[in-house]
Amino acid sequence: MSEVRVRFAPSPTGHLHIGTARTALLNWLYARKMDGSFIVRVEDTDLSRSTAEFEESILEDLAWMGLNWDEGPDIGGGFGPYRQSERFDIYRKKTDELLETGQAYRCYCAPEELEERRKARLAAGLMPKYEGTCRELTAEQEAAHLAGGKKAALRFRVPDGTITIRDLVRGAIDFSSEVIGDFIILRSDGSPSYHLAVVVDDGEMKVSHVIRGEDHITNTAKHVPLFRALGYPVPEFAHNAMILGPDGGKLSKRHGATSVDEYRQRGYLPEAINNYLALLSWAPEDTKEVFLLHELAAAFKIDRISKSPAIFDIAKLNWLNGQHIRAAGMERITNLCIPYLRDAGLIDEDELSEDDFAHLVQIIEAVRGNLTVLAEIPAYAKIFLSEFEIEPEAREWLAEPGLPEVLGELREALVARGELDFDAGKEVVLGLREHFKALGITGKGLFMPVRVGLTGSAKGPELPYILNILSKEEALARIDAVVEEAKKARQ
RNA sequence: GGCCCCUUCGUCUAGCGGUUAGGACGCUGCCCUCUCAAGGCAGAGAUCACGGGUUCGAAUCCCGUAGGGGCCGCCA
Repeated sequence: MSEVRVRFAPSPTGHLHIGTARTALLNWLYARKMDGSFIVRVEDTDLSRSTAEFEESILEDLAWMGLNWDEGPDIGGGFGPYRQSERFDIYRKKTDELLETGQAYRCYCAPEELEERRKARLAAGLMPKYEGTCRELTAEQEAAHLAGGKKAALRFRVPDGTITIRDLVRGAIDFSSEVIGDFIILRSDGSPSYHLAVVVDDGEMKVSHVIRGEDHITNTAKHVPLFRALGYPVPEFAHNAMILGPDGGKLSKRHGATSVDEYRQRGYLPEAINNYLALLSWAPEDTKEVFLLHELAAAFKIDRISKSPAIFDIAKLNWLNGQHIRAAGMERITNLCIPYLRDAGLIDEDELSEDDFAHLVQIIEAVRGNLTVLAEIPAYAKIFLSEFEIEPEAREWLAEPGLPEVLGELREALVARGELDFDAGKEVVLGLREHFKALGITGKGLFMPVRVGLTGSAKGPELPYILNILSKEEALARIDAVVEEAKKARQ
């Protein structure tokens, strides 16, 4: 049983896309499940579009998702370098070999010429593949091209016959070599093409399984003969289906966020993203839906990757995010909420004291059940952190007949006690119920005045939470303000 | 245009020859309850894309058709 080695090979030409992240996740899950290696390899052969910033951003998002790698451009490994731009000499050596053995040949066709012929073929209803113009050039013809100062690109001579690719999720898929034109492996400027770089690297890095999007199925038909020509064992392949937008089309900007960092900024937890992406591409054997990353890895089966494209459903992601927000540790959630509270001006820019933090934990614990995304936290935490005010929707309760008595009694109960905790808050609430039962003040008539008296809002967490969070001083001040307001409202 | 892939509730899916076609999100209702959520329970929602076969029996196997998607670059 040979070691499982899988790789994630992003092109640093943009931020980590949600679909790319999904492919990364699938590879990572398989590596961890099989106790293999997860390799990150940067595919930056397109020097003009690749940037160091994007590479860094992608790695950062990957790390945020918790998809740690065993080998990669930043940490190295036994098969480096892990940036294709640093491997050009390896590709060159390999193409020399192919050229020597006649498995590759020089092509002198100009790009414009090629483009023209491609269009012509398309217009004529033919397959727009390379026609093989330079496939059988004589020594004289080559010499003539060279004499004319033409730079050559290198093409792979695709062997005739049927190419069968084995796909772990779809089974065997046959292609006729007829439909695959000889493709470029080395550009005329000497840089490798994607096809060459991928195959050489997967071969050199001893990649055992290639898990990637189904948009690569036809590429795989090109890669398999190239693996053979280069003398590498052919890895196993698994192609996962695409992620679609709500309209069934390609997932794009107009459907909302498409990059991982956008989701992070909106307050999605990495475990929710991972959980959702996994469920979108693969099905566990039981009916469990909420998974942590390590649970996903344990349950993952490559042959249960789904074959059909899936529509990205933000509602389910939201639900999962809520689930994970509720399940996560309080301190962590609190820390993650702090930036949103800062941006909303609800807490100071300065470092929080330990007491401030403990206070925040109480607040967030009380309201996190309402959250879909962390970014919503200011709306719920506001009643505890901003200057006290009575919300318009709460004002109708000022006219509640029992309000003055209820708040009077509440005030007394608070004064009679020290600082409250949750349980003491509960006792106070129970005490009020007991006290007003005889007076016929119950239910909403009793507790809505309490709620409005303490928070100025008609909605919010359960009363004991509120009593726990508010200092006695603050609670009394609020009660007095509401009683005052109620008096005015009655005049 | 050619080649390739895909097709079960609105959405994600289970199913791998005999099931009342199961689960989840969303939706509706009820319960809990001082409110909003959360949570619990219940319900609506799928002629298994369509048409032919094979079979005693097909969502499941085979062949067509349709629809959707992908690829056919000196992008990756």
